[in-house]
Amino acid sequence: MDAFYASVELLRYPELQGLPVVIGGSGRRHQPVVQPDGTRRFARLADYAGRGVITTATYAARDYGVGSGMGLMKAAQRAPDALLLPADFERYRDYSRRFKAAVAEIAPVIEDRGIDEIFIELTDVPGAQDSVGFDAAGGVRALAQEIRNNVRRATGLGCSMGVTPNKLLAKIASELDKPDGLTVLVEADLAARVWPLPVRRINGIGPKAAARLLALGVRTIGELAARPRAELVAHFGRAYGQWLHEAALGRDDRPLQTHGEPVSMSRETTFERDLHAVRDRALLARIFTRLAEQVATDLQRKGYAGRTIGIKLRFEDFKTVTRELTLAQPVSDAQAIRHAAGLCLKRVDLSRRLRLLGVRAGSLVRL
DNA sequence: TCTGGGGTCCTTCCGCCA
DNA sequence: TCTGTGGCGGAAGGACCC
Repeated sequence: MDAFYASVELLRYPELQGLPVVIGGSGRRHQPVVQPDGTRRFARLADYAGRGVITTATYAARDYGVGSGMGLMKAAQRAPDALLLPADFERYRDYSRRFKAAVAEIAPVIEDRGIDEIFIELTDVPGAQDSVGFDAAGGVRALAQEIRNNVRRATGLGCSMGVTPNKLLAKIASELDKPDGLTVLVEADLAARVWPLPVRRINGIGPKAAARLLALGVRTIGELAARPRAELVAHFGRAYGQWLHEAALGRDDRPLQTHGEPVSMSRETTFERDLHAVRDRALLARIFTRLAEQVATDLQRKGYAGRTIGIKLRFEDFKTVTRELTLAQPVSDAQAIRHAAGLCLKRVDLSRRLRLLGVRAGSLVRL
């Protein structure tokens, strides 16, 4: 889904169409207010003070050099007049369900990839294998267009699709013609369409791997494809080296994962200001207990218990540590989670101030 | 005034045990 | 009794993704 959160917001605030808008923070503070004349007044990025980041920016906002993950304070310097809306996850989840249902009406085999992204298996959908005139991919192109039309009918939102022989290429292709694009790639298109792209476009090559590849003189996927497998294995280890090689050649045989059980559930929060274990003890204790309660609520609502309870701390210097404890029996009540998390906390040196605290339940079992 | 929140998966290390 | 080996679960950290 294109600029998903922002696009959902534009549906309810159509007067923002075409303007630079960012979604970020979640506080009530930046909610639009209706003025006496009936028009709405929106918060400006310049009005923001705090530790939030941008979750989504409209394409107009991206033109100012702001985008997802950027701190809102930094974004405010670049685009002070961009409008700011708090995230409304309930609403986004609702639209997420709607777009997935609209896809499923036509192609029911779907792998969930989060709130705004899915893989769709088109192989066995009627018409997918048909040629149209001399176009061998004509049938699947029409099918993809039909799916996109159905999503727009159901949600009013645009999306971008890549239609390819596997998931790896589909992800890359879906980003070639954003927003509202449809890209069909076959094996023979690899050299012309994929190899010129930076390695970073491969799902699974992040900033660290990209930097290491750059140090080897590899910038593009084509340059990666040209490296001997043995060289990649020597530099990146057997598993990752081989995977890099396969990925550069566009090879991927992972099937769609149509259902998955959750592995963990967690809650975490970044404080408005850094807190000290001693000086802010009472406040920290309240936050800690609340996080444990939230994890418990999440577990119970979804019918799980966790056998491993863990905590996450981020210090003022952004260093992060985790501690976890595996229990004899899975638990899902707030007291047991809070108690186990408390034992974890005792194993951490708390002399530096904290900026984040989190509580996690892992090794989940269905109740 | 830098840097969210919710996840998954992998690697490494360590202790325990056969 | 000593030493090596290998599997396994648990713990910690890190890379990556949406």
